[in-house]
Amino acid sequence: MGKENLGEFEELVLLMVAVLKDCAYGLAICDEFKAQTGRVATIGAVHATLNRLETKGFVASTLGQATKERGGRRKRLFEITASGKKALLQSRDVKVNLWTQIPDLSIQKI
Amino acid sequence: MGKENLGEFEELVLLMVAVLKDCAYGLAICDEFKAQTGRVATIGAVHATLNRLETKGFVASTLGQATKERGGRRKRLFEITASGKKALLQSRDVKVNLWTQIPDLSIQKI
DNA sequence: ATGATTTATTTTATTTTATAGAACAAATAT
DNA sequence: ATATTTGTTCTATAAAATAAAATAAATCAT
Repeated sequence: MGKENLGEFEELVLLMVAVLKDCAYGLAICDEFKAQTGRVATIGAVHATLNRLETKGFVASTLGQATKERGGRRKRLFEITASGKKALLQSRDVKVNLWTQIPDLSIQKI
Repeated sequence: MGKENLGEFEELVLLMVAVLKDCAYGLAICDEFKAQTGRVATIGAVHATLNRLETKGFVASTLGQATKERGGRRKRLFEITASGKKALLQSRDVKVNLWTQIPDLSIQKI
């Protein structure tokens, strides 16, 4: 039994998969990651993480069809599983709960 | 320049430090971690992480006084720094923002 | 049709985080 | 003294994250 909690990068990648819905594949996730977090994720890191998430059962993948655009080879499309959703919700709930215990920290200081 | 983002375990340990306020030291953090997350963190892992957080500037530590209870040797007390608070808020904001983009996932299914 | 370009995944190597457990230290209790 | 309790530090290993290069399959231009 592999552990069922998500690493920091794993959690973000999984959120990107959920946000991108039916357009979630390696490069798109990589771009979305940068757009959403401001951080740069290398494509190798994203794919390694997607593979890990798949063996953990948090995502499932299928091969899409090639598109007629230049270089548009077949994409490996990912979607979040029920188990993946559960892991995301659990991870969020623990933190939301902790945040309610430190209300002073929540106040944005300018 | 070390990177400024928090790992998963680092983030949770930092939240425990914030929750425990002036009572944040190794063993207490370890216990709080279990109470809050349900997961078991070994004391070695907690201290290793606290040291890492300190070199990153997210926590600061001071030696407390020994208490008169049995075995009550001096504790190393940790407190979150301004930079640590900023890192926590940033980490939270990115995720909160992502969650608003997947409202369907937020609906708790029974 | 063949070589260049583009989109895309896979592979390999290294560093950083995380986990586990033992060792060590300093206090009180008996 | 020595046993027990609370506490930190050290060491070794496994897992996750990062970086960069290699490979693959499609289109475009000639």
